[in-house]
Amino acid sequence: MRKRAIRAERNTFTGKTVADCPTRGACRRGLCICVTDEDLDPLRHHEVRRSYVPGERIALSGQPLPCIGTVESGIATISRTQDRGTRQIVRLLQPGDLLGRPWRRASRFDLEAVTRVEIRGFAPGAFDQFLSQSPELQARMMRIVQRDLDDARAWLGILGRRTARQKLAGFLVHLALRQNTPSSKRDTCVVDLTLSREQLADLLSLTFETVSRHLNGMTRDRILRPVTRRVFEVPDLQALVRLANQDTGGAGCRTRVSGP
Amino acid sequence: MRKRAIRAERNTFTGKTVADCPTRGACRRGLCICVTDEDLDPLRHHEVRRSYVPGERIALSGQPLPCIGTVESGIATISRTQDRGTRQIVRLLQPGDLLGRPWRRASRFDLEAVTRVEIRGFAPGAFDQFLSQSPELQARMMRIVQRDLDDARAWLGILGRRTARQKLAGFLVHLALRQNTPSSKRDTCVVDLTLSREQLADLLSLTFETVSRHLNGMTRDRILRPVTRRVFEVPDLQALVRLANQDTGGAGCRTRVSGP
DNA sequence: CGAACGCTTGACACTCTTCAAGACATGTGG
DNA sequence: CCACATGTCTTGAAGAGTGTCAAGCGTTCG
Repeated sequence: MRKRAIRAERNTFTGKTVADCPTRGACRRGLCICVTDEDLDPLRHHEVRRSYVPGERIALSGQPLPCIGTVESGIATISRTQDRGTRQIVRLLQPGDLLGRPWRRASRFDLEAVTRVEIRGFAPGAFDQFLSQSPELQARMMRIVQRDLDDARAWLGILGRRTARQKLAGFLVHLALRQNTPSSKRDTCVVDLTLSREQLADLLSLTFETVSRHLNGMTRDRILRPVTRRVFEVPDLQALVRLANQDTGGAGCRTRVSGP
Repeated sequence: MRKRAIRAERNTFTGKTVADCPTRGACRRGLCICVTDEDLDPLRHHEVRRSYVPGERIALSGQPLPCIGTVESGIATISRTQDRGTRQIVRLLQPGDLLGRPWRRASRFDLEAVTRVEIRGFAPGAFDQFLSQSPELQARMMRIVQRDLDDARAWLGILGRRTARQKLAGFLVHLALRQNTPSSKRDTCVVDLTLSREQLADLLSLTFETVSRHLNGMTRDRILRPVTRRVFEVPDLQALVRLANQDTGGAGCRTRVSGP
């Protein structure tokens, strides 16, 4: 308590001032909000840093994860490859997201870097051991995992019983809300897909041709404006939200309205 | 330790002998494996039991859950209703499954009884307070929640990029493995859907007409044999597994094989 | 320059949804 | 007992939305 009061401006987890933390803005899920100064001391010598190049495997299903920590920069995917070739991306890891799981040796999914990825955390064994002695830290970890669980279930709703365009719109809204500050929600905002058309397809359970068609279709409909091939401007975010949530425009809806 | 040695045959959580626990066979996820005799004493006076009739709401999104505990009997759904009418079931709660979440006041999904459902557990507040003082119990809870998270992500793979028949087959396999003892896996087994066609549709992101058609189609193909309208016999479980995992039969596959 | 890669676009086939009608089972009231 | 209503399930026909296969464009990199 006293230590924290004295150096309130410093985040000993990163060893820099809080202002330097690269994931500070988005960091509502990672270890940053989980590990405090008091927690740190026994773990100081078990810090792990890694970086990966685009396309590099961070871990394969069945293999142990390099650490339990936070994605500091870059985008990674959590995915599983089915019995014959098709891949399903089940989660996108963005800066600030938690990586790894307490008390879990092996990952049950593949982790792969999309861009250059930098992660920082602690060696799994050391962290687990420390965790078992700190009920408070455990409670905070539990909240993160539960949030991940709710997110995964909510994602089922995004993918289920929706047209390709609705799925895409839903994902674009998700990205827009995460990449833009809350104050700019109402105005024009810019969304960086980062992912290729094929990766988008694996995420949304579509083919890359369908993704391409609808991205261009939404551009023709003035819902998107291309900046580069993977960066789009969204003139009216609310219109995108309506599109994601049911705005069928009259015909071709895959969902059914119950009741009269 | 000594207490447990003396009454090893008794499960003080239920107040009966272990043999009487209705969820004993399937109970690998609920509080049963989480709460031990030593844990119990401070919670003894906060036990909660509830039962629900078919169709009854256990909790609505935003409302608190009645308790944190285990489903003792019956089937319930965790679902979310989208903006206009469509419903997505994100999880089926079966006997032995954990109900509720530590340190969570409100559910983010709707919970609804499909059959008559009996749950038993502890008042959320009392349980949370106790949990914060027991790192060991927390660790076991964490494993359960993480397993749920993995299951939710695996379910994304079942629903994504699969035909209606493959989805149905995948779910039937899931039920078959859970409703039959491991020893009978290879032989004929019986699967009780319990859910109506419409509930199946909400679970698999289909329409109830499509569910009906494929259930009958699989019957014509000798993959299923109807016992009642919601109970089927599976003559060859392995055939069902193959069907779920890619058995396209030659044409009309929705998945794509990568590579040459 | 050619190869590799990501992206776009077209034509066609197929699955699924949608709309509609009817079968079957169950329960209620005359 | 029948008529009737209700809810669940089945089945048919038509159309919409994607998947599939194929060809071509643009960029990057050796």
